Amino acid sequence: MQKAEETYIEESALFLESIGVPRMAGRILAWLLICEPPEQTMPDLTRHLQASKSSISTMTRMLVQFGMVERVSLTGERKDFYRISPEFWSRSLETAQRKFDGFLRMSQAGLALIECGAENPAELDNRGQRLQEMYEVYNFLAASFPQLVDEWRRHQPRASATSQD
Amino acid sequence: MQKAEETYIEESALFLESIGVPRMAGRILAWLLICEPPEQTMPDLTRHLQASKSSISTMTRMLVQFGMVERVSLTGERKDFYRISPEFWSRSLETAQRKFDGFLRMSQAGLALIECGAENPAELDNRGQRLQEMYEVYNFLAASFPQLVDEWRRHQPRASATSQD
DNA sequence: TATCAAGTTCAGTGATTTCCGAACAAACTG
DNA sequence: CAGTTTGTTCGGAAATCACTGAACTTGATA
Repeated sequence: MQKAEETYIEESALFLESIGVPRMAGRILAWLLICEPPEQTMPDLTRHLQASKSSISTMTRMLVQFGMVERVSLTGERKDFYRISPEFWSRSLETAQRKFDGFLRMSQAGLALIECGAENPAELDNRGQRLQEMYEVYNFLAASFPQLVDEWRRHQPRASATSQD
Repeated sequence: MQKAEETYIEESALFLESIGVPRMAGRILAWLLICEPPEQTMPDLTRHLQASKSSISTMTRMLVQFGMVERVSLTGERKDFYRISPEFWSRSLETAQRKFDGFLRMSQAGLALIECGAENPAELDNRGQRLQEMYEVYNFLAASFPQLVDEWRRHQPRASATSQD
């Protein structure tokens, strides 16, 4: 493992950690993006990332569960191989979408709550302002973002013909 | 504190925790969105959220630092007041933007790395495919999202005239 | 059968996080 | 001045997390 690779992997892992991905999972992801060949066995991963079989096993399982990584088996090969899921980054747009929806729901829950407990319209209006701002932002976003994603798909000539197995 | 409020606060706190905000900070944020009046003192917060002064003190400081909450002092009042930062949710669009930029930079770092180490163009092309997909997604997003934000600002008649103090 | 590699799971360790209570400091009030 | 309220900070308890080594399962091969 070269110095530059290590730097790239560690920096990427730190960035990913800052957005909630465990450090080791981040390292695996970063490595799977640059390795050759793209399919790596678990022993490959333990060797390149200098980590124990167990962390690799646990973290690959997590990455597979979250859809970032997929497991492929090649005929005539005993080992399992792991690789970045094709189209993962495109699909991550939908992940962002879900987060926006979460904020939207939170604002709606808050608005529903104060509508129930409000004594009079004036108070409701006053209390609702903060939530209203939040609601408007995420309502706009939840509505416009899919459009952006559509635009991406059209703008992108890449067919989703990804060779499987 | 009513039952429905508690439910709203705990659910919101759990959602926020899932995206990296500490539980207690999430509770404060959720409460500051629905409370009346919008400005709350630290004793108010400890009372409503049934938490110790110290957690409230620590977490409000963090929320202030991250710009989600601001501290206001009212003349003739000894206590400090805390409230949701006006325009916070609009500004959170820029936070999303920064995250997209982070992914873009990560893909660029990866591409730079394999360009250096590539033996021949064919291998480079093969190795680069995964990173290329990532790069294209986030390059598109980093370029288009600001436009979306602009659209939001135009679409939104709300002047940033938020009554201060 | 014995043997070896691949992979999972479990118990445990060390580091970190989240929260609290208590001690403390700072500022006002009588 | 003493007493009260406000807020911060420190030490520590409890929980969680990231990672490891070791025991175990599975399946292929000789």
